[in-house]
Amino acid sequence: MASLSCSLPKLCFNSNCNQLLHHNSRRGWRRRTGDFADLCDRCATAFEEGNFCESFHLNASGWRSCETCGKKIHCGCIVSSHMFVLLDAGGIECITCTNKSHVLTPNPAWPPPSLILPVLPERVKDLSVTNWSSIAASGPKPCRQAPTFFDQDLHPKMPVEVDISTGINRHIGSKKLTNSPIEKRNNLDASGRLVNGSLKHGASLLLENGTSVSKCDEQPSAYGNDKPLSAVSKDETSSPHIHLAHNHASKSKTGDHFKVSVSYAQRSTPPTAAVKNFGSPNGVGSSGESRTCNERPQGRNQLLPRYWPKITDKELQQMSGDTNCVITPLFEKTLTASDAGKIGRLVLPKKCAEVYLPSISNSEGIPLLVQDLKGQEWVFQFRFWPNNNSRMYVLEGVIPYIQSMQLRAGDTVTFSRLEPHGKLVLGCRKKTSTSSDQITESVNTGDKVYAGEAIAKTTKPGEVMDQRYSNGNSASSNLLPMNKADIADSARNCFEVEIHNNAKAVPGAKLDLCSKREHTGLGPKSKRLRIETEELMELKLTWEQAQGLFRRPPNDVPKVVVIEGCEIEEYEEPPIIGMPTIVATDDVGESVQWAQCGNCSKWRKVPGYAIVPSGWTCSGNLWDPKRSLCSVDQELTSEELQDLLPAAGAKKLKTDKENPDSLEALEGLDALANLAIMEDGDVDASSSQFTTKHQFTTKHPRHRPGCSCIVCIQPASGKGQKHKPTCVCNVCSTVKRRFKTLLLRRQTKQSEKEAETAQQKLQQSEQSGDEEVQMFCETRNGSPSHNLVMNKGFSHDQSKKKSSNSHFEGQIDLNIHPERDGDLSSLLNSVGITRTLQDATQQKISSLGGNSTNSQPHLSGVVGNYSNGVLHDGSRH
DNA sequence: GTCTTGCATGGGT
DNA sequence: AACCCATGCAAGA
Repeated sequence: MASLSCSLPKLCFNSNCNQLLHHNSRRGWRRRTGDFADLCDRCATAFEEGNFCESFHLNASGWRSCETCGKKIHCGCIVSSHMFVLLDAGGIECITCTNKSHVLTPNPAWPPPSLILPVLPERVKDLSVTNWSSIAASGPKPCRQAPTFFDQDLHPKMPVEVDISTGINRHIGSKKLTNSPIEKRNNLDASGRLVNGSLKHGASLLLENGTSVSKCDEQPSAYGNDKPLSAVSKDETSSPHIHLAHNHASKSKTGDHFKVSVSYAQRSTPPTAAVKNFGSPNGVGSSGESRTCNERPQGRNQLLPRYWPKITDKELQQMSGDTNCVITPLFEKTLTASDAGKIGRLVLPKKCAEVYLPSISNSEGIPLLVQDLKGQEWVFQFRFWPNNNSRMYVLEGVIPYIQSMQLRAGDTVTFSRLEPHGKLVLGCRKKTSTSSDQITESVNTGDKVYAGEAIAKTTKPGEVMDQRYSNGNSASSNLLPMNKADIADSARNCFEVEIHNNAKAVPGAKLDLCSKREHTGLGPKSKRLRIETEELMELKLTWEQAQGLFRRPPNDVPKVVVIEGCEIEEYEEPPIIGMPTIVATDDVGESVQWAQCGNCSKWRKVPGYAIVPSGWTCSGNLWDPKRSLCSVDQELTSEELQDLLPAAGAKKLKTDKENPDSLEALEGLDALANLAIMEDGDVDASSSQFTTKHQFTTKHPRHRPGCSCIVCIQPASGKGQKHKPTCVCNVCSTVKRRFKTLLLRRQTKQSEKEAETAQQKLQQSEQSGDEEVQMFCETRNGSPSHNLVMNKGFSHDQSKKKSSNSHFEGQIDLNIHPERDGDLSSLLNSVGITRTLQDATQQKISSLGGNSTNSQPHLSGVVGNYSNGVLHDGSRH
C-alpha cells in the first residue's frame, strides 16, 4: 500500500476532506509506515478533539451503539478505534462506560501481554483505559482495528459477520458473557500490536486515512483501493488465519455486503513464536465461547494443536466460492488408516466433536448433513461409543465421501462452518509436503520435528540423534531440506529424527513440524505400523554429524550463527540433506568434491557445486559417466584417499600404497574402525554413533545384512571367529605388513638409541630398582599398570582376552593391539615373526613417559588403538 | 463366510 | 495418572 503523498500534491490525509495542504499540515494519527497522517487544520482539530468520526464519518457505515449508554460510536475506522471496546458476546461499549463499569483484572484465559510482546510500550498498555485525548496525543495506533476482528476469535462458535453496510456485526448465537471488556481490550491491544508487528507491509482492515474498509466502496482511499483490503497483511509470515481474513475480506468486498469472519479456529497454525503465543489454545477461546445448547467444552483452547484447522487461501476460496458466505474453519483431522479404511468410520477427536458438532446424548447419534467443497451434500451418522467412562465420537458412513475424494491415510479433512446457516463443510486436503509455518510450532513446542516425514525429537545436549530411515535411499533420494538453525534452536545440538519411506519431502519443502501424525501416512500413534515397516532403519547421529549432512542450498550464502558453541550455518533457502563429501581442489585448482558411493563405497569425484544427496551412488555420478558404475575402479588411490579423509573428518586410514589391493584392505580396516566405533560404549558427545537397521548391519554401515566378513561376525568381546595364520585376506596381509614395517622401524630406532637407552636403563635401574623393567613385567601380566601407557580399552577384561587368545591360538586376532605386548606377541607368533616381543617391549620402555600411541603414528593410523573391538584413536576418526 | 457393530485394548499424550 | 484415540476383535446380523 503506497502513499500517494510522494508524488501528488499534498492533500489532507482524510479522504473525506482531501483539502490541499499548503505547508500548514498538522499531524494526525500515526500510520503504519511510521509517518503521521497529515491533516488539514479542520481534520486535525477534529482528530484531536475526538470527534473526527462525527465530523467526517457521520454518514459512513460502522456506527454502533454502546451497549451500556447507547452512545453512537463509529467502529469502522482507526481514528475511533480506541473509543470503544468489544464485548465478548458482541456489541461494543464506549470507553467511558467501560471505565465506569469494569474492574481491571487480568483474564487468566488470555495470554499475558508478555506472551505476545515481551515489553509493550506504555502507551499501548494503557490503551484500554486511555481516553481519546490521550490516544490522540500519543497518536492512534494503526492496525489496532485489526484485532477487533481477531477478537471474534473469542467466539469460536459465533462466526461474526461484520456487515459494514449497516454497521452492525452479528454474533451468531452470542450472549453476553462476564468477561471484562477491558481485559479483552488489553488483549486486543496486545494482539493488535502483534498483528501490526507481524506485518511488514501492514495492511489493515482500516485504511490509514481513518476510513474503514467499508468505505472502500464508498470513497476511494487516498491509498488507492487497487489493492484488496484485508484485516491483516498477507505477509510472508502470515498464518493461514490471516490469509483467510484477507482472502475473505478481499473477496467479498465487491458485494454489497462486506462480510468478514475470523474464527479463532483460523488462527490455526501460528507461524511464528509470537503468533503462536497469541494464538495458543490457552490464549483465546474460552472466555468468549458461548454454547447454549449444552454444557460442553468450548473453545479451541481445548483442542490439541493438531486439530487446529490449517486452511489455506485456496481451500478457503474453494469453500467460500463466490457466495457471501462466511467460512469458519473449525477443526481438522488427519485421516488414520482406520478412518480411511473400509470400515467407514471416521473417529472424531472428542473435543472437536463436543465443541463443534451437535450435542448428542444417545449413542446412536444423529445424522449429520455436511457439504463438500463442491456443494455436494453428504449425510454421515454422528455418534459416539461409550469408552472408558468417556465417549468416542465417530462419523459413520464416510466411505462414499472418502472414496469420492480418494482420501487415504494421511490426508486431512477439515470441518468448517458455513454461515449464516451453520452448515458444516467438509473439506479435504491431500497429504502434501509441509509448510514453512509448521516448523515454528514444533520448534516452540519442542515436539518432534518431522522432515517431510522426518521426526526430530529434542534430546539432551550431548545425546545422540536417533535417525530412522525407511530405507537407505529414501531419505537420501528425497532431498530433505532443513534449516540448521531452526533445528538447532529447537533441538539443542541433538535430536531424534525419524524418516519414513513414504516421505514426500521435496526440494524446497520444509519440515513438517506439527503434523507429526502425518508423517507415516498411517495415522497417529502408528507405532505398531512403524515398527512393522521392515524398511525402517535406525541410525543415530549427533547434531554435528547431522550438520555434515546438510548441503548448502544453491545460490545461497549461509550466515553462521553460534548456538551453544556450535557453529551453525543458517540458510535463507532450505538446505538440503545430503551426503557428506570431501571438498578438495583438483589439479587445475577447481573445487571438487569426493563423494562416496552408498553401494560400493568407492569415492567419486564430483564438481564442487554439486549437491550430493545422502545415499548417493555411482549411478548418480552424472559428472563422470565413466565412473558411474560401481564396478569401475576408484579414481583415488588409497594414499590420496588417506590424505583426503583426515581433512574430511573421516576415518583416518592408511594403506599400503604399494598394494594395488589396498583399497579392499582399506575397506576392511574401515569396517574395523566402524565396528570399533560401534562397540565403543563410551561415546562422547562429539563422537558419532550410527545404529542402523535393516539396510545395514549393526556392525558397520558399509556392510549389508548377511555379511559374513570377519568384521561382521566378530563380537565385541573379541571372541569368535578369527583369521587364521594362513589367511591371506587383505585385512590380514595389511596388518601383517604393517607390523613388519613397524618392527623394521623399531629396529632401526632401537639400534640408534640402543646405547643411550641402555645407559638410561642402567641409570634408572640403579635409582629405582628398574621400575620400567618392573613395569614391563606387570604389563606382561596384564596388571593395571598397563593402563599407564595404554588407552582405556586395554584394561578391558584382559584375562578374558587372554583366554580368548589362547582359545584361538594359531589364529590372527584382529582385536590385537600392535602396541600391546601380549597381543603383539600373539600376532607375531601367529604370523611366524619371532623376534618382536623384546623389541616392542624395548620400544615401549623407551617411550615411557610419553604417549606410545603418539610415538607410533603410523601404526595408530592404521588400526588406531584398536583393542577389543574398540577403537581408541584419540582423534576418533 | 462376510459384513457390521460396538466394545476393549493399549500406546501415546 | 488420566485421558485420548487408533485399532483390534468378538458378537451379531
